[in-house]
Amino acid sequence: MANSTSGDSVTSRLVRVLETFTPTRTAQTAAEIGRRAGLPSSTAHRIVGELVDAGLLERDDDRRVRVGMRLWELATRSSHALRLRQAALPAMERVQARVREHTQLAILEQGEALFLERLSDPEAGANITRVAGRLPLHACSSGLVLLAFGDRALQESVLAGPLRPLSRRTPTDPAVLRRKLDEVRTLGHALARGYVEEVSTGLAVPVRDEGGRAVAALSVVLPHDSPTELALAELRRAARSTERALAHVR
Amino acid sequence: MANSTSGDSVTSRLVRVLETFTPTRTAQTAAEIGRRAGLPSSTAHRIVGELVDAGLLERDDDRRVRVGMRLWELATRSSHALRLRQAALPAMERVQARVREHTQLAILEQGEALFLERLSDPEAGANITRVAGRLPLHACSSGLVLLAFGDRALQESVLAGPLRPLSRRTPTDPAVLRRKLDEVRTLGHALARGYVEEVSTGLAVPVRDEGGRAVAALSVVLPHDSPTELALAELRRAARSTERALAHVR
DNA sequence: GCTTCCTTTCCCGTTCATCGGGAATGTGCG
DNA sequence: CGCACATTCCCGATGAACGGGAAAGGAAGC
Repeated sequence: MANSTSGDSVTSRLVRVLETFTPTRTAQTAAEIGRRAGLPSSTAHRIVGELVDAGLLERDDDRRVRVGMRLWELATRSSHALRLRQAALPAMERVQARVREHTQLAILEQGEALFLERLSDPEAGANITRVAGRLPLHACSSGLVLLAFGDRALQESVLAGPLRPLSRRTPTDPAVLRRKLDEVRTLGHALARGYVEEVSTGLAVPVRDEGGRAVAALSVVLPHDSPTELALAELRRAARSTERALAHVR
Repeated sequence: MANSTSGDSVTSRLVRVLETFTPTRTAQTAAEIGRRAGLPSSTAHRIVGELVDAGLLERDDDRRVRVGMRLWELATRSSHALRLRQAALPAMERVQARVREHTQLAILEQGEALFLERLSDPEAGANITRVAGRLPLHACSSGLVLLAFGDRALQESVLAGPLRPLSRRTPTDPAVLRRKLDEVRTLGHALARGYVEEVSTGLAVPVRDEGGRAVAALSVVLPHDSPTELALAELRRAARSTERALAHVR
């Protein structure tokens, strides 16, 4: 049971349809969706039609189909993560105003770091992270923080599992990662030089709840040669400010 | 055909389930969902179970159910509106840094203004708008801009339809609204004093595409006594900057 | 402890909506 | 004009969704 790969209920099929959309492929024909989701053409058209009627998908001026704003509304309006995001935003803006690179907010989601928000300076170099994107916990500064100040069982399962590298400098040795996590706990922040991409450094601090557990990670992405002192101070301040804002809301 | 109110297909039922979640009710039991969506108890439990399996809903530590992050991911990752949002964010931050109130981004969505983003100063007074919230076009500055610089057919249909007021100062007379739209076109911005709530003023400018049509509205919410010159200048600048960013992306 | 109320799970026969093959129509391109 | 593709329409078979009902699990109160 709990078979995750297969599944053929109505809803799992629906998810398969939605998953055919990616950041690089935001619009496609109903037939394309069908092919990618492994559905017969007539079935694909029927399902897409239903989803369009329901407002979860939209038809372009062309005949192409895209994810509907309605879906975003439904998902966003009532998401608990949105509260966290709104609580953190003012603090993130401040960080971004002083450290004009990339400022990010991530939470733990099913064993990965899920990025809820990202403020980027137009001048800053591109990097891989995107809003609603994910990264493995061991391979980014946000993940390290979420791991180090999170559930011990999760730490062990990550340490046990395969540690896939994103770049040459991503730690893949469990012993190295364990030491790194200890260091993160000691310092109170995570510095990941070249973990995600060789050219950039991630710096992250935890946003904690009353029990001291990390509920989120605030991070910045910097070029290797940037000083980290200012960024770290700003992140610390932002984390405290977010924690206060969260305490108010709850 | 195209009956929007009823509908009993699998997907419409799914939407009904999702719609039982609201900003104020982010978690509920499966039975509650069933009652609100008009489903028999056993059916509600089955559907909720399927949705949880698919990751679109999540179970709390308790037995309560909330909207899953997976849904947000699917909706956000591939939304075309997200590009607009990311293109506008840096400009919005700048506005927010100078005009420390509320800075908002809205698009036209099915005859209403849908707010994609909102930056709020912690010190600023609360107001009604929320991320993923909607307002009628005639009843907010963003809506006026989207209308005035948008489709002429839409203007007429709004002018023809009932103009529900949100406050005592919301324009409900078509003739008044028509003059107001002319004024917005002439000035290039919309000033809505007390339209949404009596105590606050909305100020909005259009973000336009190459054809001059509004693709979005950038707005600020101010107390009545605030001067609008600075805010307007910042909004104009932000709109231009967003337009440039959008041109790059396309 | 017992009772009450509510949620949740499980079972199961009925039925009706889903499924998808196939043909016809529409659209765009060279 | 012909080709390749997407889309719409039709329709009969089938099996999965449906939901009533019973029973189990839990929380609160007396």
